[in-house]
Amino acid sequence: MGMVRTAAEQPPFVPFRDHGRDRNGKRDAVLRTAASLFLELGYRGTRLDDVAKRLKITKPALYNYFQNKEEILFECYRLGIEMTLEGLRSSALRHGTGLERLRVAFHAYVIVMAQPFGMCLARVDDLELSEDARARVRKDKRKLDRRFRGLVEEGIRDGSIAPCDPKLAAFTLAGSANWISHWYRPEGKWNPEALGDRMCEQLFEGLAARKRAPVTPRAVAQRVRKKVAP
Amino acid sequence: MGMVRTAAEQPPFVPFRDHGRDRNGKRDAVLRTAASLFLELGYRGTRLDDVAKRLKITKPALYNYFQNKEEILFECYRLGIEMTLEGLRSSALRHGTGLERLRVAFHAYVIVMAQPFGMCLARVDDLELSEDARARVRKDKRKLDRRFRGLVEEGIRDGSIAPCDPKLAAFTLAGSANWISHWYRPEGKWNPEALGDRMCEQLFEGLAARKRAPVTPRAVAQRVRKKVAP
Amino acid sequence: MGMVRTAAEQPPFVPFRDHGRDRNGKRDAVLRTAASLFLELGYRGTRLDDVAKRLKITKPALYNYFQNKEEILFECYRLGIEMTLEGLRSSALRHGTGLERLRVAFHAYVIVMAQPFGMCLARVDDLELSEDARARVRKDKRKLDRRFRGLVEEGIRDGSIAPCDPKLAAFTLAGSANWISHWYRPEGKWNPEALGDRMCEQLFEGLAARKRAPVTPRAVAQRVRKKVAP
Amino acid sequence: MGMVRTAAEQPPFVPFRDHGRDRNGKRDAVLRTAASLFLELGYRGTRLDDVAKRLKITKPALYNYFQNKEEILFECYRLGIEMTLEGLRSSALRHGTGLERLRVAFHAYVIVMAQPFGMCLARVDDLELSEDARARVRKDKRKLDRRFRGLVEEGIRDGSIAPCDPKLAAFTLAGSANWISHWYRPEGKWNPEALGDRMCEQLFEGLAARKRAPVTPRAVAQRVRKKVAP
DNA sequence: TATGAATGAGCTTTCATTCAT
DNA sequence: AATGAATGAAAGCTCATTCAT
Repeated sequence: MGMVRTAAEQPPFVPFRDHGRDRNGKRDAVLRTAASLFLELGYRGTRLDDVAKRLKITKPALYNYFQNKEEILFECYRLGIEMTLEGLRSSALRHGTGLERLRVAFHAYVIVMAQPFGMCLARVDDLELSEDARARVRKDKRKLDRRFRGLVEEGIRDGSIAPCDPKLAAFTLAGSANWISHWYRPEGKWNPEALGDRMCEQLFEGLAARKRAPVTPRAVAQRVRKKVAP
Repeated sequence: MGMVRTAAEQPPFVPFRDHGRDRNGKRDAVLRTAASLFLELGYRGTRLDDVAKRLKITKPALYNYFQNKEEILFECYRLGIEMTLEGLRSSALRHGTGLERLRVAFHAYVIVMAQPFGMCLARVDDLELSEDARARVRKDKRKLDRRFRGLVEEGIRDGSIAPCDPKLAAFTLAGSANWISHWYRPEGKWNPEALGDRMCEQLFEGLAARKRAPVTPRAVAQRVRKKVAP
Repeated sequence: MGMVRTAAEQPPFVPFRDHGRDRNGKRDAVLRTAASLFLELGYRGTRLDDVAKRLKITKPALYNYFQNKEEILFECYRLGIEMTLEGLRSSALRHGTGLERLRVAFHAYVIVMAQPFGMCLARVDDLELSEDARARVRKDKRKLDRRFRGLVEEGIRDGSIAPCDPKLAAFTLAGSANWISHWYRPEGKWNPEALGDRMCEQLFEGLAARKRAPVTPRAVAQRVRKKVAP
Repeated sequence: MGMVRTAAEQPPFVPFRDHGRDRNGKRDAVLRTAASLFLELGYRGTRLDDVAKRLKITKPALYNYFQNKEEILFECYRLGIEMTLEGLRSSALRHGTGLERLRVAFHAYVIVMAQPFGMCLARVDDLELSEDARARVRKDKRKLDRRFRGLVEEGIRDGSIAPCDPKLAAFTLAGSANWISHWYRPEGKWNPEALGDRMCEQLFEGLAARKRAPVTPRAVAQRVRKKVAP
């Protein structure tokens, strides 16, 4: 409570020039603008002029903050990855079944995927990166993937998840979330939190109508709390 | 039986020059080669020279079959869409609950999404198209989307699907399938049919372990057959 | 006599487009034009647009013949080096003192240095090349240098050249010839052959007035002929 | 002998910031650093950032001392020319044959050409300068050239130099000296003085072995002194 | 129908120079 | 006097597309 900022909250937009001498602030402004444009126009379709124009600066000014266009994309990826890791970390359950832990993790993932840097990660093809940078990004992506796969395996072992191919299961889940970038509009009726709730319901409780206690993250958290400190 | 070719069967590869005077055959060869390259290198990353080289012809020769690069992509999309529609059509249940019909439709969709043209549809950003062509493609994509949404609504109405937001439900399903293009390798252990089976299980029966009769398309089809013509 | 073409004869200028389908002819035309411009404007000062304009083609057309600007320079160097080697080869004496052999070699060198590709070699700084290409060019330059140094050493051994530092001696000679690119005008009163004669006189007989039989290449050749086949 | 500083002595290097309020000292530091870099990287290849970095200041600070990059080069040239003129002046013989006077002048010239500003003069193409500045530099260069040419003519007149084209003779000599900038390394075994001695021997006494009293500058100076004041 | 060659339009990147502090 | 940041003006290179044959 208080000043905790969740991944779902986005810092307010501040025009580039209003950052004054705040180099990092300006760098961030570039990244946010670029990320939006990458999503609107695609990476190749976004010219550095577009980025500059939207920031009301000139193209070469961008080179004060980044070595080249590729680095801008790379940093967008990096932020997306960091946000995801942070989301997973801060929401990770200490206890609970594999299924429960997977669900909470997925919920956190959805929230990141409904924000620009996460969207870039899911939507901008990393083929655009150089061999080298691509390798680094893919390594991180695999790490994330293994995380989900691990939770599936855990669930299978503890009997909370039905036997299945963990790789396929993880891809199927991730796909649902990654696709958000193709249709989600922040101005729309869904906020990232609610989006995560609904998608969890669908994916974890199934589409089919049934009678069962819901397994929302909140419920899970409650149940866990009881378990930990009764 | 007989000469029916399912979406899962791919016609064998025939080198460009072996098509002789078969204009359509040559056109197809271009499209298949282009689709592969778009997936390997991205649309912008694929030069017409790359396409030509792989076909063992020269770049301007491509212009005998297509107006321009965009048309090649457009046709890839079109084929993907057609395959999808054909898949939906040929597998559509005449009867059954919304849930069952949705499941069968999704199964067909997965199979298309595990093939080059379907992958292009899901993975190559339609931002690459001109305003005009994009509008047409998006119209078709929306049509597909509405199809799935309609089946969800049908399921909700008939009580087979738990109340939910049909749009979100459809996107969540589609996302899982669309993502296939990012990780599926035809040489791998999954064939499209099996892939569809497993993904249906996961998405329709849920991840959670439980005791229930499976709802494979085959079982559904059987059940339906009984219902229709007893 | 006959059809022998000495290094001093330059093939006539043929406009780029008149080469028709003669790819090599066009490539040569590019090189010759580029070499002239490099000498007029410097390498960095020469824009590809300048080269193209003088050839009455457009800039990207150059890329049909060369990978990039650097390759154009590299090829100029290469031609300069080849001409030099060819000059040395075809004028090399089989017999004679080291001094005589050195003189004939230097004469040949001067002739090349009075022509565009030779001038490029001497005047355009190889710092403009990439690490890699530079290494190759420098290797060749060192080879040439060693050739001259070797002749000096030979002369010292056979007593025809006064004891001295062969490296310094070779550089001093080469410097005189290399500097030609800074002042020589083909339209002027000197032709390369005469230039070589006069420079040989000065450098080999000394500036000081004296009474001595001249040691022109022609005289040397005569003397040698007598020696070989009397 | 007091405070006479010969061209061969270089003032010690003092870091930029240690010059305190000594504007001229700072200006000199810039010029010396720039000259070195021009020789290492070429004029175009040297960015003002490189110069600034080596001086441990920032790029715009350079503009406190020079109008622009071109002025830096221009000043390097100017210093090279001044050093040459000073060298010629301070070593000029009042008496002696043209050959002797030429030799002494050339010796002085070599010494300057073995130092950074002289090297710049010989090696950095004055094409880099604007029309205007170039005209001024070329005027000075021509003046130097005429000086040498005049000495040759004098020698021809007084019979000490064999009849020849004075322009060509001067260029041949100058070329040898100018080329020093392409191979000379101050750390190597030659110091400028010795270099001048050896090059004079070679160029004035000829390469050919012979029996004759050497004509080193020292010997010349002695001989001249006798002639002048007995 | 196919090709070699050419072109137009564009984009990233570089860098000397200037501005505000 | 010095700096961080910004800018204007290129210049090299790419590539879809067209042309002449």
